[in-house]
Amino acid sequence: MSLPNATPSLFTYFNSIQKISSNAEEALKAISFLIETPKNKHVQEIGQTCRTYYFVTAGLARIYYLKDGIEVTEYFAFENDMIIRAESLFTGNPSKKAIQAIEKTKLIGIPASKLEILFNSFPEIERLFRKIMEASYVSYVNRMESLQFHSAEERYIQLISDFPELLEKIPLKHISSYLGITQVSLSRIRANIR
Amino acid sequence: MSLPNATPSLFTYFNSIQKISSNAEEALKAISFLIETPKNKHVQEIGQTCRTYYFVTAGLARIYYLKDGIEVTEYFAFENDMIIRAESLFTGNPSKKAIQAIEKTKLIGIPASKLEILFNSFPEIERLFRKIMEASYVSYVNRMESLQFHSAEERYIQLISDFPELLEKIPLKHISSYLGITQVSLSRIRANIR
DNA sequence: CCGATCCTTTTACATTTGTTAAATAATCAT
DNA sequence: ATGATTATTTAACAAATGTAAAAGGATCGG
Repeated sequence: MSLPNATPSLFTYFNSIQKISSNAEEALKAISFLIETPKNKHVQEIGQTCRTYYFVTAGLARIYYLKDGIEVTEYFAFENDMIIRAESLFTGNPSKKAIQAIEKTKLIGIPASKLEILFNSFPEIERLFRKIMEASYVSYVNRMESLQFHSAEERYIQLISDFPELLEKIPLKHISSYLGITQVSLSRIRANIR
Repeated sequence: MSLPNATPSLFTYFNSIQKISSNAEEALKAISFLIETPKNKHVQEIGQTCRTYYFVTAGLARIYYLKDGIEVTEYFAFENDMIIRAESLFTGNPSKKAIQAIEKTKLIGIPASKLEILFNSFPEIERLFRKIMEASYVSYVNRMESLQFHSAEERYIQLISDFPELLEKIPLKHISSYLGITQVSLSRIRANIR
């Protein structure tokens, strides 16, 4: 189903990245669909091939996968954040990862196949998505830098300073694996800095 | 200076990502320039704002920065690899990082300002760069996954299995910081698996 | 409210990695 | 070639993180 009338703030956000004509915006909305997911429900399951760009418009979602049977959180997405399983979407391979709503969450989905057709008629939409990719790339470069050269304690302090709301919304076990450490280790760090 | 006549293999590589017309290719070549850098010479210094996309066409380069006075290698670029200081190029902020040739290296530089003008007349070039960004994004997602959830020993073994030539070409101290560990720790790991 | 389940912390110990310093080994400029 | 510089390894000890198990806390459905 395409989008209801109410213009989601996502498109305001899109326009702040790359101004697009109302024609282009309508075309983009026409291929978009809205999903509402209850807490803990999966948006996409492990093993599926990803053919959709998702953006969180309300709530909070994560990407995770299983390492030795343990859930490992790779990414959190807040309002306006893109959430894609890139290693599947951009290669066509099935994804080892899942997308899950952490709380009641609204997402806008954009099918890659339809989007690619729009790219042909609306270069401005392709530009928008190029810029979104650039910004996502930068955020991964920065995250890698943080993993490579900051201690777990520094990473934790940075994370909760960037996203104070995380602590109320996300179980610590997700936060620990996101930081690349065990739950026990995170508990120790929290005890230390208290 | 724009490119000499000999078509660098980089453009063959570009065409394998996104077929572009010969018009577009000529336009892209017209704004590109070739750099030859001797071993250990900097292509870009710390503190400069990055306004150029670089691609390695021969040799080998790295991005590094200083953490507590110690050089930390963030990225290695081999033939056909893009090498950009994204956190500067895509934000306009001065970069804390440097690009340095590890051996005698040839690079093709493409000024961002001129490229953006080309994007307006050649959507296929914009598409090419969108796809390059996608691929770069995927490679950073994968690297982050490796840093987050594999031991230093696993990461080292994986790295030399992916790029066996690294060991002959790159000092171990660069490899250790790339892996997110100290030189001493890498030495121990190497002694262990021998 | 109650028991079951899940989340978080704590403890004790093992392993990995960091730090500092020294010893070799390799490389480079003269 | 020779000495100086740089790179790598080794050693000893400190600090950080992992593992396993247990104990509290919190949450949820009935």
